[in-house]
Amino acid sequence: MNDIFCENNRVIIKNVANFDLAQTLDCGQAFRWSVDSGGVWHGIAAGKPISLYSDGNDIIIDNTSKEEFFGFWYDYFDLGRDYGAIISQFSADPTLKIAAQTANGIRILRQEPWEALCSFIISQNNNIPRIKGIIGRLCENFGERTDDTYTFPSAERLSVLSPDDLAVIRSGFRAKYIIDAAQRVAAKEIDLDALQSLDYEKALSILMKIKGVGPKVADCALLYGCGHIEAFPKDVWIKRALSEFFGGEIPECALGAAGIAQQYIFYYIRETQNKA
DNA sequence: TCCCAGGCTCTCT
DNA sequence: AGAGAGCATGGG
Repeated sequence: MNDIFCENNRVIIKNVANFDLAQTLDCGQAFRWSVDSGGVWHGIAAGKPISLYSDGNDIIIDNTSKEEFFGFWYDYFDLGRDYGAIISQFSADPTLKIAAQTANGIRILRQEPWEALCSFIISQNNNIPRIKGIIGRLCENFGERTDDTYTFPSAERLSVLSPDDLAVIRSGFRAKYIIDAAQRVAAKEIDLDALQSLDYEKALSILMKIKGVGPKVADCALLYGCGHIEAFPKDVWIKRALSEFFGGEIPECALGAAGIAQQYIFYYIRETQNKA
């Protein structure tokens, strides 16, 4: 599948399939990536800042080592998964087939569970540009400076704050939810790392004990942060798409990898309808 | 200006 | 169990 070459502080992934940087990094699953005027994407995950760009069929990642790439980024970009096979599987449904072909460069990012949970708590009743703004301020104010960016603040760091302390990020009513989540995680009442090996329903019910975490936010945390590819977050866009194109039900052929179908549909519906 | 946003909690039937 | 208001804030 991929040939991967490592040189000093740079990794080249040759002939990579189904990996479009813009589709993957700017489709609303992660909020800390941005592209510069030269088409280079910059971001940070798990405290590791990188830059990356595409060159023909290759993806070049700067500022990482062989060890870090295989220890983290390979899974972060879900490079072990055959998206081509999944897209063929989805082709049994005519509308999902079109969505999948339109969004065929999206990969589900395997983010850190705490960042995914916290980010999607912030996402509720909110729009993507503003979510990015709030998360940016959260990191600048409470993360740690590294290179010329900031890490995502840990649950431990946020657990000692009050809603007033979070006023600088202007997250509105969500501040108390962020703190409740941080406190439960920091106190080890909830073990986010353990959720990946629990069954989906059990993991969902654990996350929903957090104030401000309902089924949609919990699904996002499980899908983007815990590897639960069967999670199917239903936001307003997806609910509209389901009723308009799929008779209100998740297509049969998507079951088992419903989360990937969800992201394809989300991308497709927002591309075709006027995205807010 | 006004509507709405990758929802959830709380209250009232 | 289901419906509906309210929520903080600001992007478009």
